[in-house]
Amino acid sequence: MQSPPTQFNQNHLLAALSPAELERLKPHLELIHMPLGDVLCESGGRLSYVYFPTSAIISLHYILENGSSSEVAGVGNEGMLGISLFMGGENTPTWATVQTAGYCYRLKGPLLLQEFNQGGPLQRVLLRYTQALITQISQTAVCNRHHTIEQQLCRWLLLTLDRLNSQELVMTQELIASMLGVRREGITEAAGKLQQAEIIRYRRGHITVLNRAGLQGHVCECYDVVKKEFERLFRDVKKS
Amino acid sequence: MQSPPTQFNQNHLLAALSPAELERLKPHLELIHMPLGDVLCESGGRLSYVYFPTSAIISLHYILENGSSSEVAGVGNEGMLGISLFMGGENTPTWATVQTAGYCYRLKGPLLLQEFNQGGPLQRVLLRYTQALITQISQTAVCNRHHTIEQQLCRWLLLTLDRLNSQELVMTQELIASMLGVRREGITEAAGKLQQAEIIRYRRGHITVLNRAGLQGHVCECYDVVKKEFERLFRDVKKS
DNA sequence: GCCATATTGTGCGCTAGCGTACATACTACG
DNA sequence: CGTAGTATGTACGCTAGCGCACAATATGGC
Repeated sequence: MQSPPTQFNQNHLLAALSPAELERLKPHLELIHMPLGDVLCESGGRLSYVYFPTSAIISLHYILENGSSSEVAGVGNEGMLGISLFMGGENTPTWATVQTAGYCYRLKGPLLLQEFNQGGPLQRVLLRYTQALITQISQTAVCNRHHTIEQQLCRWLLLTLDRLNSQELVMTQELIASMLGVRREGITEAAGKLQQAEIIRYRRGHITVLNRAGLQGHVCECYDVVKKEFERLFRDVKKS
Repeated sequence: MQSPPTQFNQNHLLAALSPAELERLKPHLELIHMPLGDVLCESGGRLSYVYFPTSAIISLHYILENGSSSEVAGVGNEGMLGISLFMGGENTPTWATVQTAGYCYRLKGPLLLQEFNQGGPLQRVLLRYTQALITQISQTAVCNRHHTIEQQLCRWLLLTLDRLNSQELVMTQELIASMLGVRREGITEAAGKLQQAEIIRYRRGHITVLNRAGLQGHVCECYDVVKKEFERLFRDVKKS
């Protein structure tokens, strides 16, 4: 395993704070490792911390009455978990689990809220992030309706790749299937095609992306929409 | 046509403002009629007004490169159009069109922003609404993945019904199909079943709901999730 | 090095929904 | 009152993805 990513600015939101804000928060930011599968928040549950991933990826997903599930958005080093704390309502019908093991900074909810209510750049950044998250969720809705499993797999792989430094994801087909809300066999088939095209290599819980451009050739428009929105978020934030 | 709904409190968000806030805004709130199909915002376009529907319903939807479309959320008298104004980012990849003709109060964007930045109850209400909107969009994503056209039609009818005072919607099957992102024939079939079960009556662009409980018997869990979230929104708002 | 277990591959038949084409029936408007 | 145009009904073959069953294979722990 690589050494833990201990720079605050490895999370883009923390990186976008004003120096004064970051100094105030620093003593309370706690670096923790999050193991795969860890449940951070159940449906209707209350978060006592907010999490700023540096290398971990968290999945926001909904679990149906019949037990099947599907992801509505992911949270990586571009974002944070726990927007409902400052948006109000305290909890959501959504679950949050660790989809890729790694590190997060966490911060006690009330502290974040206090800083948010000052109305400084942090507020602006967090609201802007929430807007980008809305775009991501919307695009998931559209993609679920209109695109093939293969296209969705490519979208998902690219988004996940963008949140990592590495070309390799630790991830079973079963897990990907439950994220996309499809059968595991559907992923086997789509991944098989990508492997034949030498775009990815698969080995028992590890996917290596050999040819990123290849993925982009198979992905639907949804990936670009989400990606551009995140780029815009950080462009805007810098301007401020 | 009924007489226009001219009470500010017919929009639940306006109704939830503090008296002082409402007094400040009142002189600037302009009641306007919105005809069916009116495009309020194109993808990437900038809104100069925010809209608080009283009897109109606005659809937030995405249009794919190939021309097909699907709705990610609706906005009726429970909400407002234009959250990106205070969330930041100014625009979204989403379109906003009038799905049911009716009335809205509109307000110049900068005025809303100014009030929002005061950090009073209005800010709290709008953020809380945005949280509920996120739930609605998330549930659309889940529903698109897992539920049948019939279930989705029921969800959509119930949500629309909740935003109206009437049991009759003015709505062609073609339009519903483009909302749900499915074929028109799919709606014909699903609506036919509901009609046989004497739950709705269909006549050329008009749907009358005969038996609301019947709809609830055919709907998926998604409707309840969204509905409860909106109820919670206004419960919370009253508490404050 | 071996084995239990988790993971992936494959092959059915089945269904929902798509795309297309065309027939029918309202209804608004002249 | 007739007609043009819009809205709805229906039919048919096709495909993606499902549900299920089971075979094959890697891997970590002993």
